[in-house]
Amino acid sequence: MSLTIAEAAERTGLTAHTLRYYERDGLMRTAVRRSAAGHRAYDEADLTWISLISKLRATGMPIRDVKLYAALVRAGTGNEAERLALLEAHRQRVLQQLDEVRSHLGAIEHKIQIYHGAVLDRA
Amino acid sequence: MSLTIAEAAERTGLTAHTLRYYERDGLMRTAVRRSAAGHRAYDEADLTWISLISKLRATGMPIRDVKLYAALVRAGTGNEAERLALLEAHRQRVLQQLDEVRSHLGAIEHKIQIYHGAVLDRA
DNA sequence: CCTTGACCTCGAGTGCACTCGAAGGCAGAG
DNA sequence: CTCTGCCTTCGAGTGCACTCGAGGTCAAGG
Repeated sequence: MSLTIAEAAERTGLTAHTLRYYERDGLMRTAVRRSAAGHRAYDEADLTWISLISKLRATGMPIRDVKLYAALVRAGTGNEAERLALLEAHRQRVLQQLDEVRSHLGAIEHKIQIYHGAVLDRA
Repeated sequence: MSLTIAEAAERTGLTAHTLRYYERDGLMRTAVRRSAAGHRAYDEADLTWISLISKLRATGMPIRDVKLYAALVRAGTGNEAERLALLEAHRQRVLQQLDEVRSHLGAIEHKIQIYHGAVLDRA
């Protein structure tokens, strides 16, 4: 089974515009298959891939790096160590960022507590 | 004691350019005091404020909202409930985003485990 | 007196990641 | 045969958050 770009957009939560953009910018593993009319026809493998790169994006990986990762996958078997290194470097950055955000959030929550007290006093 | 913009930049981890930009864009509580020569002179209260808005920024609050928060603080006592609402809304967004990132990271770590296996097989 | 260096303002430029619009193709419904 | 609607490409436009550079001021040091 295959999906139109509108259906793929619906399923992935991206817009059709963004799906085309990702493809032309080299974020897809391979170019998406086309129907007789030249329309994109997404299959499950495409959706799985889009889901992965969306997770990479949502965790802050720049387009540039997603592109790099896609190029490695496109290049085929043999560069697993490089893919691993790329993902692990990303993982480290995400963990660090998570810690940072948690810690900043703590400070903000402290501020919230203070305002909470102030607002209660007023009531 | 007061600091030059270079010292303030050093202390806050922002650049002098960014400090000026924040000020002209209305992110400061108040305009920074000036020396006789017209140079900015940052005091501890300024640094504390910058530290707060940096935390807001680092947790993903848009400049627009920081500006709004600064305006409330500038307006003086009486709008604590609004400030609280703004910060709590931000807190909710950050918590949600934290969950999302954690969950996506889980999926990425799963992928890493797979590559880890593949790379080990190869060795 | 002159130079150096840190600061000033203003406005333009940059990088990123989309986001949109114009102009056109093609299949199916009436 | 025409209309509707979804798709196509290409290139330009947008929003955000800086980031930079030009041209100028001023105080201190030599």
